[in-house]
Amino acid sequence: MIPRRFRLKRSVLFKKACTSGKVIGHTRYFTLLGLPRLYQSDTPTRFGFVISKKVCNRAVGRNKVRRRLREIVRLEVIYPFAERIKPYIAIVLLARRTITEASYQELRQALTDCLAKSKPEQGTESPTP
RNA sequence: GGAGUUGGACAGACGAUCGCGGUUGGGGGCGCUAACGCGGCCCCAACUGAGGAAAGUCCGGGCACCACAGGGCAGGUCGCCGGGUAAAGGCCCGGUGGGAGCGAUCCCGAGGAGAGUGCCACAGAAAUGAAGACCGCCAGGAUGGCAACCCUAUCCUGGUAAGGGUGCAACGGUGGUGUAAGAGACCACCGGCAGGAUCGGAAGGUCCUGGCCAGGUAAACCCCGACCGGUGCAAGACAGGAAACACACAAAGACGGCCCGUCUGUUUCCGCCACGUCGCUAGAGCCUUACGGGCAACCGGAGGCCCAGACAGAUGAUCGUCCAGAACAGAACCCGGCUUAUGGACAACUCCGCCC
RNA sequence: GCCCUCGUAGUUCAGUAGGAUAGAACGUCUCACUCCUAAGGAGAAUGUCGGUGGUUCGAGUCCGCCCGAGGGCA
Repeated sequence: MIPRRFRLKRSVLFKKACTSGKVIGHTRYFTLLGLPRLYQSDTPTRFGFVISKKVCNRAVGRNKVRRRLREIVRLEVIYPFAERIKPYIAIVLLARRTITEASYQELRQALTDCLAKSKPEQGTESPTP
């Protein structure tokens, strides 16, 4: 589990990230959606996870996928990719159906590769007010 | 050793590193306040943190609101007897009756067809009304073989439900007496029905007597008996203020299909409102028992315990050891059941084979 | 979490009150017509009625239990 201050808890922000967030990464297991910051601030980037019933019809399977993703985010993303994720106020991981076939190691590799390869967009470093 | 039946329990354990929900305690700094204090944030420690099915949402309740849910109709549900439980008409226990199995044991939706209505296709003479004669059997008559009798063929009239055929099903079954041929017409046994006696708390069992009158379907309508108001925690509460009109009736509303009855003044504007707090977990609670009652389900007594309460929603990742790289699977207001999914062990019992 | 609805040919639907072989339209295939194709014409095939037990002589229909799809609820 990731600490409380990194969680995407506000429902409005969650919906906004899902509907108007930009795709900042895409693999065969999941899609990354990022909502850019409107103001420069030091508040931490918050993470949300979407695992629909289409991924797995059983609650146990969905829980396992979500817990793995959160563990990877906690250990491999928040501090190692701090500069990479800073421009976004919220990031949502959208799980795809194939994620149930992936092991923990494969998921970790996919997520770190995805963040390392993609480059930050121009202009997001100095957002418009 | 093999095949099988039933029952209860368990749901990997321990250790290490990183990490999370809740409660309690301590600390840090921030905001509001004149102050007392209040609010949320971060850090540390201790304790605690999913299931036997948490599932399907199939029954029964608690709880909340609608009137502390009242009467009738409609509608729905259940159906051998007795007991258990908060309740159950669907659950559990014991019994009765029926069925399956060599057996341990298992299954049953088991009120009424003797209140009424409907249906029983095709086939068949006839499908419910003591109805019905297709083939057959028997008697009588007519005609022919043949002049006549016997015999026989065809036709007509009548008797006959024993035999054939049809069908899931044809109005008790088997054997005998009887008869022109036959028939519960009569007799014996069996089955069913009615009455009586007796046993049992009851369903029902056993015995005696009578007479032969009774097709199936009620998971078809229905009858009898019993029960059920509706909506569901997205229930609901915190949660209101002002103005105008009216004060009887009426209208409208009170979340059910209809009627009755009961209750409530109405309208507009502002505020609140999908994101706060409560409801939200100590309860028909769990564990133990060489205690008492009961065949049992269960009840009572005694002792001990507090055992998740989230709100984008907490249990994961990696490694080591053990007999192991187990299955189904995740609380969302809470309980009691049922059903379905599923792992490896254990115990008791039954049948068969072999050995002592 | 709670409450509902629906599963029938390849597709969209009928089939109320049980009766034998389950229908219609579109689509598919075949044959003629044409130099060839389309349209029009003639004909044919197509179903474990979502699955599984039960009631009944007999189930798409009636009754359980599962599976799948869809919808609604401050």
